[in-house]
Amino acid sequence: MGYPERKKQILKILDKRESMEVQEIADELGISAVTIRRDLQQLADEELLIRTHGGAMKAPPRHPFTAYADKETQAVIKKKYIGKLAAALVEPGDTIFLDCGSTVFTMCTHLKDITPLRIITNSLPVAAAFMDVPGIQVNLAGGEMDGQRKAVHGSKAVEHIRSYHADKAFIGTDGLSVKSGLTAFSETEAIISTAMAGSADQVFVLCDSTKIGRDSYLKFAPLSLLHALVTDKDITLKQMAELKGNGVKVMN
Amino acid sequence: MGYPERKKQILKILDKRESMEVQEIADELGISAVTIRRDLQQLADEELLIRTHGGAMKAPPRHPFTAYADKETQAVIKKKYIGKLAAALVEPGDTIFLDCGSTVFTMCTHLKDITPLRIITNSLPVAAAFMDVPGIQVNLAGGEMDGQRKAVHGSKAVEHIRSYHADKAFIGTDGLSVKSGLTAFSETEAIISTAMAGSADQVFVLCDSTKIGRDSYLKFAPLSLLHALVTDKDITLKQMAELKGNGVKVMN
DNA sequence: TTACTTTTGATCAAATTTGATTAATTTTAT
DNA sequence: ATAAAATTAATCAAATTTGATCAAAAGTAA
Repeated sequence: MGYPERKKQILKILDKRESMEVQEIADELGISAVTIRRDLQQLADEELLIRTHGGAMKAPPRHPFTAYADKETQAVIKKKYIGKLAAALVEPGDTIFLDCGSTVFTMCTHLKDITPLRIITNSLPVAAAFMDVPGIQVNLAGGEMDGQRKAVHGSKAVEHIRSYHADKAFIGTDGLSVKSGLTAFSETEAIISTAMAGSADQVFVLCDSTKIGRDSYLKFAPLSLLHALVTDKDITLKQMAELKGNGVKVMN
Repeated sequence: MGYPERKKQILKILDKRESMEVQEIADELGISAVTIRRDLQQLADEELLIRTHGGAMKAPPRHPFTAYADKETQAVIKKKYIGKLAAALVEPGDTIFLDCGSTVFTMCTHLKDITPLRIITNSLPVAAAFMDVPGIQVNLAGGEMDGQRKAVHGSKAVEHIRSYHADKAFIGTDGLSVKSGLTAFSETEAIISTAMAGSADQVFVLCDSTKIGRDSYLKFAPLSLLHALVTDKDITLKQMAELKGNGVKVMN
């Protein structure tokens, strides 16, 4: 195995795990630790990873898209939990819509092993996340760039989404209640979410428990639209009951 | 099989695979390893691929935020010069096409002050560069993501580009000669460039002097298409004269 | 045809890469 | 703070790859 092959392998492993040890890689690839160390040094020189004692760490993402530099707040932990749960709903061979919310974004890490997979999205961070993942094809919607949300919006983007069909759509929301259904803060975003929901067989809404029972200002979809709600453990029994009573399947 | 044919084959294989070994290519093409080695050296000189021990790797990523932290090589300095020159051709109020080449990307820095400006591109780095720049509207083409080039490609992207019209198009090329016109390394990229050129009033080709008189493997446009060639000072007088004789305006 | 140039292939010395061993350094535990 | 453990850099030998030289083959022009 030559250097290009090893480089590919090392970066692939590192993309999944946050960090790794020299001996660990050496064993896995059946290559001497000395060589791995030399490779790591070279890769570190290229700023593709960060060298540590005994191993290496993932490089700080070079893409300007890898936004969402949130801290590990309680909300972020919840989002990550939801992302993992939602990713488990995806099967190899699926075509899925992913919208541009931060909760939906947390799915990405867990999707990298589910291949083949076709992802249609309007989110640049999502597109960037799968840029170099073999077996995952990304289709990016075209249209006006929204720098604030790091996503593509506008009628052209909606038209793009509508021209495709997917097995599953994963969308976020700013509010969810039995009374108002799904509500959003921004119209541009809501239009995209609606388009995705309309072109998918199954619609999953990702939404942390703090948003349940709360309304944002724009109603964009009824609860009947969703196949299931993916949320966290902090949802109350009362909320669960009310949603189930209205035909909403809840996963947490 | 002559050199041009082999060059074409090698680049074609490399466009699909990440890396390849000398013996592997030799076997596949039924040519001696020695010859392949000579070919690879020549292709590496043209920066169409990266030579490694025992084989070759795909050409270095052509954008700032990945792999191979570009050093300030002679080639990079030339590109930056060309970028500055080309940016001077843009006026406030323009709508422009920017393709996904590294040379074109160098224009971005210099465009940030030229407002208002509307940019239509298939390059994610370009889109990212203007994400938060007020006064500059970015329209991103939609379609299949090309992770290698960090750009959007495919028929959907071409269709997207075609649905717009711009005052000026700035495109790169892998080779430019009086005999073959503009030549590219990758077909997917060439199709986009052609679409941009076809929907713009003025077409500017950005290309450093080392690529002048050299051909890559795919002819994609005649010299008559371009309004002007933007290059660096190292172009020879002979080349200048030959191009001018064929109606090409040269800026450097 | 012949003479000449270019390209290709084979052979071998030089250079590079790899893996093992050992000394020096850093980290961890007491 | 000191000792023990682990990691790393350095050195060296073996294996592989490469570049150079030269001969054969293919193409060119007269």
